Amino acid sequence: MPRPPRADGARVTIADVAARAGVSLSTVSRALNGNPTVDPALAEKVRDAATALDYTASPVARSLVLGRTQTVAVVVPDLGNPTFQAILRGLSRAAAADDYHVLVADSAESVAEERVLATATRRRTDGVILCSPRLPQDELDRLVGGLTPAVLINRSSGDVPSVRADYRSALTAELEHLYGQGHRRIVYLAGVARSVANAARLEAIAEFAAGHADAVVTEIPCGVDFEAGAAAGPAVRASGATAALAFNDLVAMGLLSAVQADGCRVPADLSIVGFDDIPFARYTSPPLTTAAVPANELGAEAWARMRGLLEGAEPGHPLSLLPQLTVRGSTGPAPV
Amino acid sequence: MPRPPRADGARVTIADVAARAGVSLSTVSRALNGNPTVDPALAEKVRDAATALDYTASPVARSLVLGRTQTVAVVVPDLGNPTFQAILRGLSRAAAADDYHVLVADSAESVAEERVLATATRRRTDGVILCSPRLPQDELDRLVGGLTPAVLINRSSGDVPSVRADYRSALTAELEHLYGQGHRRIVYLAGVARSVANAARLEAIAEFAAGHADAVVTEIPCGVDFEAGAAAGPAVRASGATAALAFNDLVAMGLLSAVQADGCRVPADLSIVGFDDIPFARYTSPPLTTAAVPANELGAEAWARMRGLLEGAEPGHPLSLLPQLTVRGSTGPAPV
DNA sequence: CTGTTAGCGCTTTCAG
DNA sequence: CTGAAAGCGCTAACAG
Repeated sequence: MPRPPRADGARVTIADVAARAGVSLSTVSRALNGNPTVDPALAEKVRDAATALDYTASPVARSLVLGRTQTVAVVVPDLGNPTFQAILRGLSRAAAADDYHVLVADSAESVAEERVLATATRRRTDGVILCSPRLPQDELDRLVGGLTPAVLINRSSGDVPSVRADYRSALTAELEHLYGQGHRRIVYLAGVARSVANAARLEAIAEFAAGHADAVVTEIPCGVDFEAGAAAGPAVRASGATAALAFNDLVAMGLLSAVQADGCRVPADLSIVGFDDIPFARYTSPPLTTAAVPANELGAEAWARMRGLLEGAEPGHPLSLLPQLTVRGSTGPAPV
Repeated sequence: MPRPPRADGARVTIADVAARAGVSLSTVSRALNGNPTVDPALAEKVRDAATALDYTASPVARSLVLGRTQTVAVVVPDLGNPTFQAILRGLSRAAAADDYHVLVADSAESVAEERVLATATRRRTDGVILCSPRLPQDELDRLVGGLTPAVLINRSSGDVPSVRADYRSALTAELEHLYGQGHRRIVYLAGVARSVANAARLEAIAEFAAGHADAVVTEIPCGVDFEAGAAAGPAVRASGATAALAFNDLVAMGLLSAVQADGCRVPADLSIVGFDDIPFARYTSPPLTTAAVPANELGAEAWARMRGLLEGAEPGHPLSLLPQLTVRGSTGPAPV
């Protein structure tokens, strides 16, 4: 079996440059890496030869010898989710600015895949960033132990650096907004029950309920997408609530669409609040009141943490970004 | 529970496995790669040792010796664009199914970045897939020459495999749909003027105009996002057209939002047509008539082409997927 | 069937 | 300041 052709074709190697410049391999390496202990004249010659030959050092060979790939892995549950897309975008651009590459992996919302991808991609990169991992806490703790360096987005584990959106405070702000508008019967369309994001929201609700005896917040099991929100329409109407708090914007939009098709006026009959502020939230009619999660910054900050680890910095404190309550047309005074 | 070996310094190497199994390095390599010329008993011993040590071969070292990284690069103009996200998702999942990894790079719509990223990522991968590159044709031709293997999405160059959405036919279908509804004055909100996607649409318009002497299609320079669409609102109203054809769904949604805010009824006063069928197109009100570009499939097909090249197959014919005209509520009969 | 021996392309001691 | 030589961790000829 003949060896497969070299992936990068008839690459010019450092030896070619050395030959053309009439120096040794080491000198080429030093010159091209800006090592100051090289005679300026020789360095010049080397650079000329490299340019003439259109030479660039093989990243793979460098990775092997340096033990550094100049690449980080990002594992997301679903590349189709607008929030993760924004995080990836912010992360990717920030990493690129530091001359780092990004390997993406989509776990398709599968916990098993998540585990496998994290360890597999870690081996070919310098670190991995887990975006909203779905793993249960104990498994996550065990996993990140073998991933060092790792950064978590929207989760935490031991002293692993993490950046997150403060779901709890943001939901509190939404609840206060509704309460201020006179709403006393509110439904919460819950996301994946055992998700961390959902737990944070439930905490906020419990706290709110404790502080507002005249308000009642009931929970309706739901999902995380349009269809789930639309399907919850009848239950929301039947509940008699004057306001609905959706797990995210997708759910809110599904609900909005379903109840309007059913003759319900928003916000006159029902106020609806989303979460995330995906790009389309402002284009529904009425535009969606929501909590704007700074996804791009979350991504950029995640990279900043990773870079820190790569440079040997201490993990540092978890960063928490507060989503901004963004009031638009889907909320209004409670009907009398 | 023993801690797994550190991902860091003290990596388990093939020598450790060889020592533990009491065989040579080559035997370990052969056994672990499923080489059938290994004594089953020995192979078993090797596998046990590997498992005990939690050993996995270093991908970087393998890449160097095999000349294959098991990774492909994908360069997109903007990770924030829903269409590219969908393409990336389809591509990433298809590649993962074949045990390949994906390195993403966001060129931020910059032609210069595009060129740099393509060559840079190519060096650390087995091939690159350029998604809707913005480079002018001659530069693209020059670039892909040094990228082999490469696959193009929505562009073509020589015999480089390419997959694309047939923008032209799809736009023709949209125009015919509007014409059939009685529209005779139509405006086209153009995207980036020198883009190939825009050129394809202009061709369709020219052809349509030639075949329908009683219809007039005028072009309004616009952009590619919400804001651009919204900003074009006044110009569209002023044009006196009864139907607007947007460069893409984002533009259509921006326009929809702007003209409605201005008291214009859609589709009674103005019909609006988008392009792409991004996930939210069906949730505007009224829902958007558009041409559904099969972005996930485009991504999956692009991977299929790349895999073919990697396996030494011939480039094959360019693949063209026809976007499906999807009629929803934003279009209706022309006002009388 | 198995071990020994060259490298893959590069960086980095270690001597001169 | 420069070159020779030793690997980084792995695979694949090439003998046994």
